Amino acid sequence: MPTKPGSKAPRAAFRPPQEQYEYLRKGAVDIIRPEELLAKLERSHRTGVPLTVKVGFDPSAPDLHLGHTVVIRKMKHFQDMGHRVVFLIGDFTGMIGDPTGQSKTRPVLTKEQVKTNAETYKKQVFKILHPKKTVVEFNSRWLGRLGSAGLVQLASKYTVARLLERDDFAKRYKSGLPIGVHEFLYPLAQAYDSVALECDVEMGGTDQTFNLLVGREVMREYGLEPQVVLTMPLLEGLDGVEKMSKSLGNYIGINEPPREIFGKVMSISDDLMWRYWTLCTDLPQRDIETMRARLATGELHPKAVKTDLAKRIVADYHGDDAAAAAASEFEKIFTRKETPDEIREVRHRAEGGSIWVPKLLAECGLSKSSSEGRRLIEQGGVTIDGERLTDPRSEIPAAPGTSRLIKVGKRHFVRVTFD
RNA sequence: GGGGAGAUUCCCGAGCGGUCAAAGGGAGCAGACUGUAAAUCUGCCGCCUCAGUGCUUCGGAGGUUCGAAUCCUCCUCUCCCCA
Repeated sequence: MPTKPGSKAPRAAFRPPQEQYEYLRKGAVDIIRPEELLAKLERSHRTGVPLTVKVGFDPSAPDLHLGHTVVIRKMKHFQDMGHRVVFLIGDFTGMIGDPTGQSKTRPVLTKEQVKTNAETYKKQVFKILHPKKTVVEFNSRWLGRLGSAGLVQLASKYTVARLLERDDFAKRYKSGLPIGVHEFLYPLAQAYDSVALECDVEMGGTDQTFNLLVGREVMREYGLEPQVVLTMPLLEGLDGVEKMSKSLGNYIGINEPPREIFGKVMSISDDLMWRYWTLCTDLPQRDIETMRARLATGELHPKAVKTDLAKRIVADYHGDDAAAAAASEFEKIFTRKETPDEIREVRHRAEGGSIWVPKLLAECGLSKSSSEGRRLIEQGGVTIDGERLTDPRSEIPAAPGTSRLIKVGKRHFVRVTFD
């Protein structure tokens, strides 16, 4: 049995188990099983020993978006209730690559890369989690020294039939697609993490359900009390349909500038807003429901509710001041249709007396090509110094030292200075 | 190992010798209306110093033809069926 990182030091001031349970189940899709979680909370409350809660993360370069924060926020909720949260970096399992969702084989990361990525993770994750209350672990610590014998022993704890229950394995098996033996090992290795850490709870997205459940079985086999599994939904992206992901471009990155985050939140639909309230804020569900009721009666305006949401989300990652600034900036630009305080500055060579506008747009990054710039002008989307252009053949004077304020669409501003 | 289907512009998907920069839908962008919501309507949606008997696109390389996304050959990749 591997040694446990840290220790289960008793901690005081737990809130009543039932109250904790209510707080923790907010937003969860499934808890397996609720009565076990309650029992664990009760025991922890009685003995003063916090629960160990684990979530595993892929070690590849992390650039977190709001979708990732759903589970991380739930980790925070456990911390709020005084429990011990393990942020587990799967540097060993990363070599296998999670077969969930047919991901390609991954390049093996070097120790240095893993270390660097871990630091990047921490920087982002600690915007939500309490750094001092978070245990950061690497599963190579115990999986690396498991050895062939240990691996065989681990493999003996589970059956092929049970692994084939998993949806994607089942599908692939049925349709004759290859399933690597190492892929079978993935859920087992992840389960072993739970054994090593003696987890009380493991969390993940709903796509992780199978892996999390294997953890329960394997823990039992190792004579441990099975972990409780808590799954969180996959957050819908800006379009409100697809899950949030970088490749679909429908994401809000937590490292994006405040005004970007604010604007993106404001652009989501009223329906989707409630999902974000539930999954991206700490506000108790009861309060969210109250707000919803007040909105239905017309007591609250949806825009105000959304503004509040946007402020909270920005504040989480950039602080209250930045949130307030982003809000007033937003009002200024979109409600009062004024010019933002900070505008991207572009310097441009004053070539001859004048310059063809579509070309200027392309060179300032306001359009992909002069053809696109031409179209934008034809459609009335381009304003220079407050004047709307209509002729795609327009040229503007470009004398050295002069500058122009160009606006494209509703939100793209650039100040060009000729020199 | 044998047989079959296919690779089209961001995605899906039509086209099957000229009328094709390529139907239709989705996404996206711009405009109107608004609360940068939803719904709706309109336009755009390869490139080009200026727009046209212009240039580059239809998996890759060759070929046939006055002319190819469309026909032929080879190659690469994907999928299906049989063994």
